Amino acid sequence: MGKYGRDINLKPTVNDIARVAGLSLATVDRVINDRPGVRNVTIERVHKAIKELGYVRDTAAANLARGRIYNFHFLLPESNNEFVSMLEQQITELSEVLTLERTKLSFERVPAFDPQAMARIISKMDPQDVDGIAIFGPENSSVREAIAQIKKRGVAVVALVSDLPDSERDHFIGIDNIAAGRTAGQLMGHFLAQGRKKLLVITGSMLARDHLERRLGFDQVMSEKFTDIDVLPSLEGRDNPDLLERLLPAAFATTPDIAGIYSSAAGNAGLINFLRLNDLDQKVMVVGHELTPLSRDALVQGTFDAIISQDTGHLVRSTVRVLRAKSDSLPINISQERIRIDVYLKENMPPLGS
Amino acid sequence: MGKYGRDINLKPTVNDIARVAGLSLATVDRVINDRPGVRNVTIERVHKAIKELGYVRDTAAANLARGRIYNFHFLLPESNNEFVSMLEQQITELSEVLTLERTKLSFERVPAFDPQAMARIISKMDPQDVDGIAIFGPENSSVREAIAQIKKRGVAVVALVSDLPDSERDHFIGIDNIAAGRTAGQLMGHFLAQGRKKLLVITGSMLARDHLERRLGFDQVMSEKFTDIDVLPSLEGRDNPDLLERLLPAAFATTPDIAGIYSSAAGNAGLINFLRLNDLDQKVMVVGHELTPLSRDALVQGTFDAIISQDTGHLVRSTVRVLRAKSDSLPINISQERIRIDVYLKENMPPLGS
DNA sequence: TTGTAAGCGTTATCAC
DNA sequence: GTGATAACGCTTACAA
Repeated sequence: MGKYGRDINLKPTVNDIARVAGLSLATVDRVINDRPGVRNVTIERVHKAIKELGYVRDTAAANLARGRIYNFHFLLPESNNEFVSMLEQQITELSEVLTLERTKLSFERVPAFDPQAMARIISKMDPQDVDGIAIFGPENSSVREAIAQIKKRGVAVVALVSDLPDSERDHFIGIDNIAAGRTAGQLMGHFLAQGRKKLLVITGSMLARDHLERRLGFDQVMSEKFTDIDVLPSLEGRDNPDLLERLLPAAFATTPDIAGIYSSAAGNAGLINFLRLNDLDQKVMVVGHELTPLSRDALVQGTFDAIISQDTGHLVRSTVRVLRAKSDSLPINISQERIRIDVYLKENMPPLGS
Repeated sequence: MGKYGRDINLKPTVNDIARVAGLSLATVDRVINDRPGVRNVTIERVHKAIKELGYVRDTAAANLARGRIYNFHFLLPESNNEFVSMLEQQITELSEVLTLERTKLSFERVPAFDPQAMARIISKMDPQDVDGIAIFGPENSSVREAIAQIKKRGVAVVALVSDLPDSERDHFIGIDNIAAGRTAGQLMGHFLAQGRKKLLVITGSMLARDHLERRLGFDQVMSEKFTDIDVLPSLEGRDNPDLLERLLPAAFATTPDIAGIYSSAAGNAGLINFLRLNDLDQKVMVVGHELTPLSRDALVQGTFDAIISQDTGHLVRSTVRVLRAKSDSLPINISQERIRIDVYLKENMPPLGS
């Protein structure tokens, strides 16, 4: 016996189960895969043998035999948005690697902040074509209904980035956005030196749950710990850089002494342009969301001071693992699937191609 | 054809190669696995077919046929250290999941800060028993030599947490410690309000590369951007809580007005005890390393203000993926294997069991 | 309702 | 040097 245990007691196989239960492979397989046409007594016998031997099915072998191919489809918001583009890129990249693992990934853009459109698209999908979908978008009753329907037809569903908590989605893959908002608040509070300061919050859409939650968390911390900071009414930029760039001058005209900005949604391009054009980029403390090429640059230049982020690679890989597990009714490793709230300063930014 | 591409053109298999090359499966297999006893002309023919068809071997099927079991062994420092315990726990947990994937994990403790002992232990290992090892410890010529030897005998080697850059290790799995130190510096600088402040740095051992690098990065940022902060000579705690608790009173006796502490190594228990016993825990700004049960609590209580961390689950999973890839001479996905420098405030701390 | 046997893509043991 | 052929653990026609 090797010191590091090279020779372990082999795990039992379907053959062992068949032998112990005194049945054929086919019957064992029927039971294992809940296929019809087996007497209850027989089912029991198989289950007993499985328990006794501690059998766990070898998924790799099973998939090999089936020639199974997983088809997963992402529904992403149709907005001019670096974060979403990064998701797309990760999907495309991962897709190549995954062909080896019999997994196909695809995506499509869905009108942003438009639950009706989302519901329509979900409803039109053919369960023959997809084993699982990942939905990044707002929730309403139509969306809930569409999800319930497609789930009933055997398609696994996860909510991506923004949760759909009242739907029947199998899982949510994304960060705790309240905590993310709280983190932004804590950083902002610490970064702004003592004294009465004014703070602007930029949000995306009041329809987007993730935006709402961030705002909520941020306000919690502000009112709990940093009562000397004035939080101004928020600016709703709809993740649209141009709109944002048009809205900002008015905000600064009304309140010229804004000391900090929490940019809680997308559309950073507009904000960065505005700050640089008006020579405010080194004066205002800015905390933003999502590490993208633009925000990276802003961090390096000192236009941004911190970025709260979530790893798009992790989001996509996690989606695939979870959808696969759900399609096979297998358990998931929660700790591996938990998406971290990343905090980036200029110093700990990971290198670009990552 | 399904809308989401259910039917893709199947990937070529060894059978296709054999057919195209006009050879048998056995010969193709010999070539693919560099086994001897094939004429050069034949080898060429096979390679040509592989190129033409774009063949990529199905690892799952290969492992199934081989009945291969991967054996990976971790060498961890023998010190009273929560971080190392967390690594052990992750190894143990992952090990269970991985038996399904024909992978056995084991670990042993090696005297800390003792490269000779490490070299001895590596040299004594039997390549029959292990396919790969992960080394967490300091480097010296004996260690380098031991690594070179064991690699020559076909064992994959990765450096874990602390790099062994001049050795022949296949890969380093851990964070960029210079950047981690810089991050700590940046946070500390921002958190300490303006004015001449005194700052204490606690290090582990000057032998440990990771500790040295963090100190280096921290000092870089301090001298570049926060010149009004006085960085005191560092305290070498050797990752030993008791030693640290004995050293701290003297440091505070000499310099009572210490405003910040950067605890760059392990042994936080001693620091926390000292601060609480002396009523300093809410007064001194503390940045520490590694999210552990103790440091989590310190963060919640406000004894610590920020923690720089690396995810132990990610470290262990990444080690396994990389060792597997290296044993099979397969490529790795660099971006998935890059370990993030996590920054935790009280607000974005992940829930405990993660 | 149950069993037999072929096959998934790869490796390994024989022969020739 | 090369080629049949069985085997890995599981699924699935097709028979019985």
